[in-house]
Amino acid sequence: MFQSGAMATESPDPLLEERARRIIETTIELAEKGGFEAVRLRDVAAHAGVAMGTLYRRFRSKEDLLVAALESETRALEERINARPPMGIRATDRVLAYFDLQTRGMLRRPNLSRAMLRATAAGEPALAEKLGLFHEMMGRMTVAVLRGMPGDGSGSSHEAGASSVITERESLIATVLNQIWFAVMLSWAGGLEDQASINERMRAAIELILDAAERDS
Amino acid sequence: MFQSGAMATESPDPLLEERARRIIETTIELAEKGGFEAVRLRDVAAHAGVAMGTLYRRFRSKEDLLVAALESETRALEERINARPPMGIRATDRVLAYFDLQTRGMLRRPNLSRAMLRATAAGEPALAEKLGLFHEMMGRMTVAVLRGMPGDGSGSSHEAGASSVITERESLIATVLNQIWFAVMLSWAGGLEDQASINERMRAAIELILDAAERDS
DNA sequence: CGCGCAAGTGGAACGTGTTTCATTTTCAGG
DNA sequence: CCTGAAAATGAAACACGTTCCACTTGCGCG
Repeated sequence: MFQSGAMATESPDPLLEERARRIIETTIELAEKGGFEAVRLRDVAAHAGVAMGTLYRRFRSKEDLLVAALESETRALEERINARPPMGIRATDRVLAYFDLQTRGMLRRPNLSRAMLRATAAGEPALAEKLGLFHEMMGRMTVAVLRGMPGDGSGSSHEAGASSVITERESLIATVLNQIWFAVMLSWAGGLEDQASINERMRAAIELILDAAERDS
Repeated sequence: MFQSGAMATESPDPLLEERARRIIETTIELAEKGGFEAVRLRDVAAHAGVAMGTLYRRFRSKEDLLVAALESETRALEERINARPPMGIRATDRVLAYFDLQTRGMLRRPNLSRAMLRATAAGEPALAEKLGLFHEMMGRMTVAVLRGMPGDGSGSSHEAGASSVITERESLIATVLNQIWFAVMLSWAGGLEDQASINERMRAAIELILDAAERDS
């Protein structure tokens, strides 16, 4: 049931999109090595074996390219998270582990991450759709971790029927936590945080919000 | 006592900085009219009556320019907020009013706001200092609003001595709220939110966090 | 098979951020 | 005043995102 999003990914347009995939792969490669500036569209086109016109037929701008990369990376991450979701009795522990995973994933390739974050802030309305998709995926993951598990039965839910409906409150908490994490990552990208302070901030925020919310039995 | 920050602002370098001020003013003017792309550095230089070399002596990049504008605007806002701080018995009400003010300020000049937001995400380490200053100012304001008042005596503090020390918890809550607001504004800039949904999100987040924190007597 | 057309190609061209440099201006100290 | 250094100037040059265009290729359809 959680795979329905990934299903459509594999075969929407057989080989027309083969080019788009190569373009995005190349983008990621170059961004990994040298960050935003290293993603020179001439290089991307050449390395992906297409002409500039083709590149611009599929992507509106450099930012669009990087947001597409972000979408792609996030999709991959979602699959990994679904396959091996963070465990733990307390929601606090699971969420903490989850964001730690996310953060580690970003810091593992700082240049790429900075480039993608930067692209999300371009403010072009054309990117809205892809950005929305990204936020949606992030939200899904956080909600899943917030509860003990996606559709699997080893959870802690007392009421069986209601557990598949996402509460307003769950959605709110997930959104808020994601917003905080996003803002922290932007601060990291700007040179204001390192891994230690990121984790510290996230721990504090998660405890503030989740422990408080739990008291709301 | 809260003016100590603004004191140093007025006269650090009498007329050497006169140029910098004009450059920033021009930047704001152009960004207001046409957003990020409309801030053409040649135009900025010409309009401000300086040469490109001068502009680049004072600002490292276009983003640096826009972050300087953000800093300047925020400084002005802080003075206005200090002069007429949001009232209300409950912290929730004050904080809500405060962020509504902030949001309204941004939406009043959407092009400028989008341009400044975009600049904050550039991810250049050179901008770290100015960005830190911005976050610091935002944090100060939020903390001040969180408590009933800056240094003025019409507050609600029971213990006179301790009220001037900022609690870890106050600082955490302020930071978290600012992070949420910042992320929401970025979503707005990306075309994912409008004024109504911004206010809705902030209301929900503030109630979640403050009402929960209050229960922590 | 040939037509037509959408997609792709190669590359030139344009605009703008950024750098560079030779020259001029400013100005404090002697 | 004179001088020397720091700052500013004006303009050219460069890099790269983006656009444009004339031409070629792939391919379903009559």
